[in-house]
Amino acid sequence: MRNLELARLLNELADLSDYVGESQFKSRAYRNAARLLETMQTPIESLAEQGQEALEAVPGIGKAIAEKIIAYLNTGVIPKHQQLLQLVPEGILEVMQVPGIGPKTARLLYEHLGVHDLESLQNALASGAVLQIPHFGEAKRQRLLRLTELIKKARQRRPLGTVYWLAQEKLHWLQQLPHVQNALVGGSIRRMQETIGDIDFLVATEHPEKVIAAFVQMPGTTEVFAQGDNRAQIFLEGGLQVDLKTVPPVSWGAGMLYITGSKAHSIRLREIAIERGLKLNEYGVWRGTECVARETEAEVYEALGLPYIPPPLRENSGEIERALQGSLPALVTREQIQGDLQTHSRWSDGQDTSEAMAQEALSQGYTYLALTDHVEMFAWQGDVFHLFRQRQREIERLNEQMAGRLVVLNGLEVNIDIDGTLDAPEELLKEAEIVVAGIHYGHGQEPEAMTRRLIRALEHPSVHILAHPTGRRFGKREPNDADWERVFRRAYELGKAVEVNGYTTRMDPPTPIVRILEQSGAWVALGTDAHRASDLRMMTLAVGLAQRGWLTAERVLNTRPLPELRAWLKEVRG
DNA sequence: GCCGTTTTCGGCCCGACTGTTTTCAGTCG
Repeated sequence: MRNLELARLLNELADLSDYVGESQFKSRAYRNAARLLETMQTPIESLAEQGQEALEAVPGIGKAIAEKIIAYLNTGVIPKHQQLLQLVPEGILEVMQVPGIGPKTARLLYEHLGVHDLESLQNALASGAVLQIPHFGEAKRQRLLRLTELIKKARQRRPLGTVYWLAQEKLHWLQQLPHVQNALVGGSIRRMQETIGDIDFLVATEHPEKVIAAFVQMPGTTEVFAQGDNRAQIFLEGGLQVDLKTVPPVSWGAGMLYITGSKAHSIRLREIAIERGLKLNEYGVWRGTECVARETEAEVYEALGLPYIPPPLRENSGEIERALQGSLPALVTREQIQGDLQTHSRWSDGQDTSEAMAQEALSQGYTYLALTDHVEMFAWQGDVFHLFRQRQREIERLNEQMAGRLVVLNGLEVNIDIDGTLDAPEELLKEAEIVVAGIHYGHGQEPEAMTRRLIRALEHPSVHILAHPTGRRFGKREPNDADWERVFRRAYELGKAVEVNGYTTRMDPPTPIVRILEQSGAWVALGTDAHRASDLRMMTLAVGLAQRGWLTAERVLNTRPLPELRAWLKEVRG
């Protein structure tokens, strides 16, 4: 699957195109195509095999981009991209990453001062050389100096789980401010995107100036990038960007829609508004000067002839068409989850006791919890069977204590070896009530070998769940490649489950592959892979990822009450 | 570069903030 690498290249092509001053609509088309590729479930190479017409049939891909895609798949490069790289030093692209520097400014800097990367930018700013350039004053020099320093620290997107709870804390802080009638975290966090670039807040208030003035004093603020009458942008220590937008309370719904995005979804909605003789902005839906909807998101959608679309679907990746047909899925929710299906305790590499895990599971509102300690951790500590049975007795005692409020399931996580066999004694796996199997070494195999390896593991009679299917770790490891349709189809045939893993640094599989999973019909198990009690809250992330994959409760194993889950666990093993 | 039951040419979402060029371009989300 080469969709993501091609998307990256098209985004870069868009930046280059902006820099050389081609039509902004051209770069928008490139970015649009890149975004299509990022969300597309089908590998672009299989679409290309069906010919250029198949590519051009995708809305947003025309003749020129189809040719670029084919050229890339055949030769590994896009000629136009190569050609622009001849004209533009590569470092210019990172100069354009500095907030406030766009293509025009980058070009001025290069042409006047030869600024070609962050280093030379910093020198030109520090020496004051930039002051010779038209449109440059001292205020701008100081501002860019600070921002260049800031982005050298952090400008990359961060995993959702590393920011999600910080955003909730900051939201709480915002809600306490005077004159704040309502507040919300929007943007990619509300859409539960796997990685986020900034935190976006919306506030409803009658006194925006007072709220803005307080906002820019948020603890941890190192830079106020913009501060106006109803919007502000700040950077926190560590370079995290935080945006605030205020709307009058009456425009709360339109404001929510605006702050949540995605940009592509918003643009599509605004086009629909125009088609219907309306205008959509962050204050409402307008017919001339008359406002026809604004108070709730549902009203705004309704005014555009659409049902409410849940935030995780708002990517303009088919949700609007489905909404028009009235066939949006009823997404699984956190409240429907009855238990966690992958967790670890001190019996393996977890930090907390099984009792602490169980207590936390109770406070999460669960009725069951699968303890799935690693087999090999037992092995390192001594006799596997002995330790397993010791843990089993502990779990039995715990379950007695819990008196039916919560049931801890005696599970195991087992390694899938290079050839797809399981790295554990058969008898041990049979004794475990629930077995999740995952890859922990031997990543990066060829797709065909990886496909066969995963299928073989699924076929093992003791296995219930395929854990963290792609093995990706943010910042460490790219997702493994496999023929996911085949793997998930086999899981479906066997009646087994595939995990959607919410652990902060995993979030596995990535959204496009969750969508393939959704289409396969296979069971889905949501798990946090918790290694301490507090990790159990990551179920919110697992649910978010499932929602982005369009999954409904019917497909998610752990929406089932315990008796049904137990029946399933038995049934799978025949 | 894409797209089309108004169009194969002429459109392409909408608003806010900054700094500096006294009226607006560049940038951002």
